[in-house]
Amino acid sequence: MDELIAVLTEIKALFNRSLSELSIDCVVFGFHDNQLKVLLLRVKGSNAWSLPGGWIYKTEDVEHAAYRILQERTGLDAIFLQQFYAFGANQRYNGKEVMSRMGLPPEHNFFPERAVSIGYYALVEYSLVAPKTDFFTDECRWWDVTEIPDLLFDHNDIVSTALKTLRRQFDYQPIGFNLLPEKFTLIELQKLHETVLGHPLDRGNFQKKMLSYGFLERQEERKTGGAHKAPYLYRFDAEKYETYLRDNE
Amino acid sequence: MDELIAVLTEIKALFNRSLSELSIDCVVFGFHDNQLKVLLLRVKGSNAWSLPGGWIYKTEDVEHAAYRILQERTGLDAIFLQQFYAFGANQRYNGKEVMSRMGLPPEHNFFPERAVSIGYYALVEYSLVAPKTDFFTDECRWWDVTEIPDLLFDHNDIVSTALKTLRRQFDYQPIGFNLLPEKFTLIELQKLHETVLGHPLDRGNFQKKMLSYGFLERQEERKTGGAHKAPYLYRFDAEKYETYLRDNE
DNA sequence: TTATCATTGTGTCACAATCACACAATGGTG
DNA sequence: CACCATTGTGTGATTGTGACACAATGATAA
Repeated sequence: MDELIAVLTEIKALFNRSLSELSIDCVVFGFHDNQLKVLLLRVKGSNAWSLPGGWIYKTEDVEHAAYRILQERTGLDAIFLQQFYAFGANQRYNGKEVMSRMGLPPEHNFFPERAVSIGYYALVEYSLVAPKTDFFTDECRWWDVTEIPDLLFDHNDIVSTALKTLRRQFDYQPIGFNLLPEKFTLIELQKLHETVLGHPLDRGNFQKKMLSYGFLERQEERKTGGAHKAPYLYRFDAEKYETYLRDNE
Repeated sequence: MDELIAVLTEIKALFNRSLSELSIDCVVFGFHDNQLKVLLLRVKGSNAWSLPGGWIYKTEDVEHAAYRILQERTGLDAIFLQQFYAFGANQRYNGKEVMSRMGLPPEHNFFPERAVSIGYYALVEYSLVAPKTDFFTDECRWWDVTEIPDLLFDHNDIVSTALKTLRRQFDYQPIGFNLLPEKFTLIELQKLHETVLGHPLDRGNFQKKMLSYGFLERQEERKTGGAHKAPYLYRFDAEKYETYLRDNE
């Protein structure tokens, strides 16, 4: 009971220093075992899952809030983070529902009546993430994007909109490197593209195309440990990428 | 003075039934005389220009609010309208500035302290629009997109982000028809594309490409009145467009 | 009425990009 | 040390795009 009061006090303080009609929800993508993953949170004392999210401080840039929220959940500082849509349906959000899911009396709902949520999606390196829970949640872990359960509110919509945006981005901009470790093989990059786009790619053509961009730097070392010919490792060269972008304007 | 009090009363009522931390700004594009136009409003009693915008009613979908706001300014019902970004910098907005521009005492600012604005852009048929002012403005008219003056707040950023989005959309989706009358010639469509994209296009290749999509329906009639060979008129066929979209998934 | 001429509708050809497939080189395995 | 799955790279067919050409058209003006 003391613990509950402490938590409620903390929440009240959080709401006091935040905007009340706006929130942020983040779709955090990772890549592991040739599968696209999304970071989800389980609501305290329930088995309802939701996206990592949070509120915006009253004098804080929205973008800063998104970075902060993501930092709190993943422990990561510099990440690829992009706004993709503001979800503003009138009944998308329901504070009382969260209350009852958390085993709290819905008639004492302390969540805002209504909130518009700004959706951000992030691309992170799976192995670097240390998932952390927040006040409202018991558990934070990766879910395969093909196995996402029913989520709170409109969070399933948010995820599928994020996915659609991600696929379109992949089509006309090379951003997949953010999901891979610093050094990777071309096959790993190809598997990532195939997973995101949802269809197989020709190995030879894919490698030629990627190398033709000119911003992948082949390393001396090769990936060892495999059962066969050792492939080269590559690094994404941000500087050469800038040059590529300039030339393609 | 009576008039001022009446206006202030109306504004107060508007704020009371609206969300206070959120607003909507619309970039309305039109096409006239081979120029891309944007609809702007002049703030009451000043020569400061701004985008058409407004507030969201407390129980209203954000998208509905955007349509409503646009309807109020243009008189149009069905229009191409798309959300493109939420602008959330902390100091992007300044109620006191509007007060002083309107000749009102800034210390009695009744605008919200801070508002995040959701940006929408619209494509409309120029000739159908009947620009109307609102409470806060004296004048509402089209501006050539290349001659836009310094606007209030971050509205210049909003316009340029909308333009960037529009150009990208034009690259990979045929949406220009929304800016033209029901029946148009291929040259008119080409001029529109050239204006939006900012570079000339080959006439022959452009016509072949457009017709290859299969959703332009050639009319019996031709455009008369020109000094030379009369070109065919075309109509955008929404049904065939759906088929085209399905086949290109 | 008829020659004129800018514009339209359509065709050709070169070139670049993409796709499907092939094959030798490689490096761990048994 | 022969084997073999995988890698790195090459080739030819197909498709898409860009530059340019030319006859057909329809208003204009003698």
